[in-house]
Amino acid sequence: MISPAQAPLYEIKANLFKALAHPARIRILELLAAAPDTTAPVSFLLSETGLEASHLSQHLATLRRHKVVTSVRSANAVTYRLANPKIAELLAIARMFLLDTLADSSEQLRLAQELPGAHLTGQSS
Amino acid sequence: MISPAQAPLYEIKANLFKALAHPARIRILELLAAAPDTTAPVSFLLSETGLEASHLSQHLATLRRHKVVTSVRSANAVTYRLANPKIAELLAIARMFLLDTLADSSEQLRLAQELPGAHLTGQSS
DNA sequence: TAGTGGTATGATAAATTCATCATTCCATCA
DNA sequence: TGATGGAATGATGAATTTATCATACCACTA
Repeated sequence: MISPAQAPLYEIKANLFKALAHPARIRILELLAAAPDTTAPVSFLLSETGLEASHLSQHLATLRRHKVVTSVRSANAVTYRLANPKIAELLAIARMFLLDTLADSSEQLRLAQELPGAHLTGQSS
Repeated sequence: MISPAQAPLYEIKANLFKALAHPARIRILELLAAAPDTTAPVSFLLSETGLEASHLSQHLATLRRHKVVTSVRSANAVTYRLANPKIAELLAIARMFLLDTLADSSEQLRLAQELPGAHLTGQSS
């Protein structure tokens, strides 16, 4: 589902996130973000992800539809590239957010195990 | 669908984007991002979005599950807040990306209308 | 024209969303 | 204290979207 250009921005934005909302597509984008010039051939993505060719191609097609990546064919091989460096930024910030969140919840877990039941007593230390 | 903490990061990241991948949830998050202290009561979100109460609540529940927002009840009202300022950053970068992309495609459109067929001739000016 | 590298299509299975209704929580007032 | 009402949440099934899989197809090279 691709938004018409005159749709409200919050709807277009939701569709962008939808395009990113799949583990295989995240891996693909991270591989591109880490590659020199954010560029890599399909054959590389294929071997790194271990996906079946047709599955990989389907995910690449949805990324293309949403203009998150661009592709160029040279001779017999197709190479993909991030359409815009802001995609890499998006991934980096998402990672930071998740690390914050995961750190918080393992902290919660640690506290709960260290002082079992303490949170019920009203004692602060 | 919420990821277990030991899932690979790319899967957790995909689920985060999935949590954002709905127009109503984007609107909610943008309202919070724009509100003082990134905080607003449900009643405010209700009137601003025009959603039906139970629908709004469903979306708030998925945002909570993914720890994108937190909620506090005081007396008879519940207030929500962004769990982390990085969520606002994510939205801001997505907006920049989309503005870039939309600018490019309307530029494409303009060129195509200005010089109809010129791209077929091989002439560069 | 055979072969390799990628892509499109179409059917089925799975996950999300939407709509409706029931329930909980808490303040207030009889 | 318990009945009422507003605010928000939860639960359910139907409808829509998205993912998955297998297979057919296209583009280019040798």
